[in-house]
Amino acid sequence: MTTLGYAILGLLAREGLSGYDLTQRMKGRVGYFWSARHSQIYPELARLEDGGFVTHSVVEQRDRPDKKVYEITDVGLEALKDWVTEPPPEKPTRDELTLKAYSVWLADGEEAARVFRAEGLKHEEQLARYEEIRSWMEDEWREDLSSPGSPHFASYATLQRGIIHERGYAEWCRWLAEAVGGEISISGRGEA
Amino acid sequence: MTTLGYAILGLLAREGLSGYDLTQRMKGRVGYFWSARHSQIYPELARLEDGGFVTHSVVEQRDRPDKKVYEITDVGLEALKDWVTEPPPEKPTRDELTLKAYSVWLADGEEAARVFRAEGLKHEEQLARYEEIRSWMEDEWREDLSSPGSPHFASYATLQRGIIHERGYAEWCRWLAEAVGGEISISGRGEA
DNA sequence: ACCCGCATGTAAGTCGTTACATGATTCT
DNA sequence: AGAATCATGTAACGACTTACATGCGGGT
Repeated sequence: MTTLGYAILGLLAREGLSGYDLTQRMKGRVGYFWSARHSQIYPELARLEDGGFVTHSVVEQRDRPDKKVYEITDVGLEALKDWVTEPPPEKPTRDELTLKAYSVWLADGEEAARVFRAEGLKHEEQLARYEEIRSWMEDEWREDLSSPGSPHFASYATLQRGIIHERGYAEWCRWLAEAVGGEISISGRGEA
Repeated sequence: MTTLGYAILGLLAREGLSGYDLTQRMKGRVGYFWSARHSQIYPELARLEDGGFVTHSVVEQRDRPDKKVYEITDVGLEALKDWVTEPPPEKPTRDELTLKAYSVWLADGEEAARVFRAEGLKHEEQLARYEEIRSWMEDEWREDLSSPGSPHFASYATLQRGIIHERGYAEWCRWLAEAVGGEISISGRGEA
């Protein structure tokens, strides 16, 4: 079974979904840390069904094309549950921006500062979005967030990972931009 | 040109290296955030030479097999320099442990806590290793670390990224292990 | 003799991306 | 009539991993 398979099972364990629905969930990101395109999802669903981890039923719709709604089976649920507590294989981290930083000594300081400042901004923006969702969760799901057995708790946990990730990344970008470039100029540069 | 190509150029911009040397550097990790096996490196070196980004010369050794030492060309250096300040394409983050967290509500709390505690420990250990290297760098390279034009500064910057990454990851693991499991039991469990 | 480290390659397979392909239904 | 969204697939290609393959020289 592939990791993508477990990602799909993780979504189906919460609710029945079509391939299209799954694709939408995977765009945003499953719990913010996995993604896949429809071209990968449809064949994987077929394999999961072949293995008995999911089943599907065709749902007819008036206003839209019919769809196949997939549901997780007991076998699938069991496999997913077992996978959760297996230690993950350690895969090497690959981060292109950090790799760029490794050769930043060759670049013009101002130019490099612009790049890292811009990347830092992106991560700050993502952080802000995540924090907004977190506030919403804390309001809406208050009780669930102290029950590790609830799916809402699990969603909150992955979001929490996203927040920590973005915060750290933004911090590093700001630090590096400052170190290589120095002054932060507002576009237009008001100096007379 | 592939990202791996730039990873190799980034190393060769600092010193001439053989395919074998490059492989060793990539195992540890280039500046801690890229990696590759020899089976990927040798063909990539051939492509880089084809494109005029590197050249090689055979160095004969008495005590060991001969080797090809690769050097970066002016063309290669220019390409690398330009790449550094190009904004990186954003690639989706894929983290299996976070994906597991998304389905952690299905698992036994104690079992899950063990997994996340164990992973947290790994990241704390890596953090400790990185921090030791940082201390060493701060002692050994003191002056360079304030000159963004020095390779040592760039190495320090990537290490800094590694430190922030591990710190955040460890923090999250500890938080989640605590939330799903509660008590930290020493193996053997001294309770009477 | 055998294993280990140095040294360099190729081949097969997996995972993921981009592109190709089709068709229903609704909105403008 | 044409574009947008919903819906489901396949094919070609690229990046990376694992395995296959070979050979030198030094230490036990």
